[in-house]
Amino acid sequence: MSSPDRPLQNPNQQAQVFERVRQAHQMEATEDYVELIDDLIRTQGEARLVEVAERLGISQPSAGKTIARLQRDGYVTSEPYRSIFLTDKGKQLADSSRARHDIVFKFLLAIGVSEETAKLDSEGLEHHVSDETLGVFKRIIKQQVKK
Amino acid sequence: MSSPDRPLQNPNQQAQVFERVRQAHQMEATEDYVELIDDLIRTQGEARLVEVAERLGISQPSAGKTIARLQRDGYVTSEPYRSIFLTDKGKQLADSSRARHDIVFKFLLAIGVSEETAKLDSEGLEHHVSDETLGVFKRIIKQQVKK
DNA sequence: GCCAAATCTTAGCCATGGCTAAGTTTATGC
DNA sequence: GCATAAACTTAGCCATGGCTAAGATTTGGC
Repeated sequence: MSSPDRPLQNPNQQAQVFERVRQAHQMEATEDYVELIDDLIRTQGEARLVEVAERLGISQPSAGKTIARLQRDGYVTSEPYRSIFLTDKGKQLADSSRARHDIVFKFLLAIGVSEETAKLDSEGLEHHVSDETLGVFKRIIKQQVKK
Repeated sequence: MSSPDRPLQNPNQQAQVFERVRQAHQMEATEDYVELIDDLIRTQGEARLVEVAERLGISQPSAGKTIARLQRDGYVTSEPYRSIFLTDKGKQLADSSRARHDIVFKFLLAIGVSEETAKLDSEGLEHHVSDETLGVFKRIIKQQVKK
């Protein structure tokens, strides 16, 4: 019933793999927030905390706490009771996150995943795709378009 | 310079996407641990805390704390100063995680990602791939083998 | 222009998952 | 079989990211 054995790799190598995943996790919330804030600014003219919280499906105080961290780390600016703005650093991250997200989403569609599932999965996957893999995704999207 | 606008989706829908990612995150550590513990038992006969910690690249107390949580939640058993065992529930999760991990890894290889990158990326991606997408991955692996 | 509603902040709680330092138990080597 | 080394636990720290309850500010309607 069990799968075939796989030999254990070098402990240090394996540790580096997990270390990389932990670092990706640290950036996840940041990327999700700036991407969402950017979307809101584009389509609604401004990003209000109430809207960020609603779209993330969390409470306003939770969203506010993370926004404070983003401000501390230089991704956004905002004054009390005002809307949220992206810094240059935040805008850059939003742009690259969005691009990455779009590629993953389109790739999933290209290989035959349904639109609904592609939307769900791309949100989780986008933070863990390396540049190399992203390049392969891009190539496959292009091939698909040609057909 | 900016990407094209994408229309905002329904707030509630979007919230559900993020909710799903948060739930996946909750399972990630659990899956990584049981998968690793299973690997250690298979190849070394037992899983010692010192080895789990080393391979995850974290301190022994940190690993120990999570093992305690896994025990509380019924995935593993272990007595003080003894090695770690999987419960049936833990073994089942390890098996399905391993299978999922293998499919993601082989899929990346099949589409042309390097072995090194496939190893890195599959560790981050495995927790966020839906059953539907996994099915598509499997199909593509099979097609590749045929060629 | 004032009152109510909406928005935002503050305070304080919890779980997870990292860490170090120090103590306990088990295993090992001589 | 005893001293030392290795493995493990305990205690206590921190950051993140959830929550609720309650207070402050801003906005909007009349």
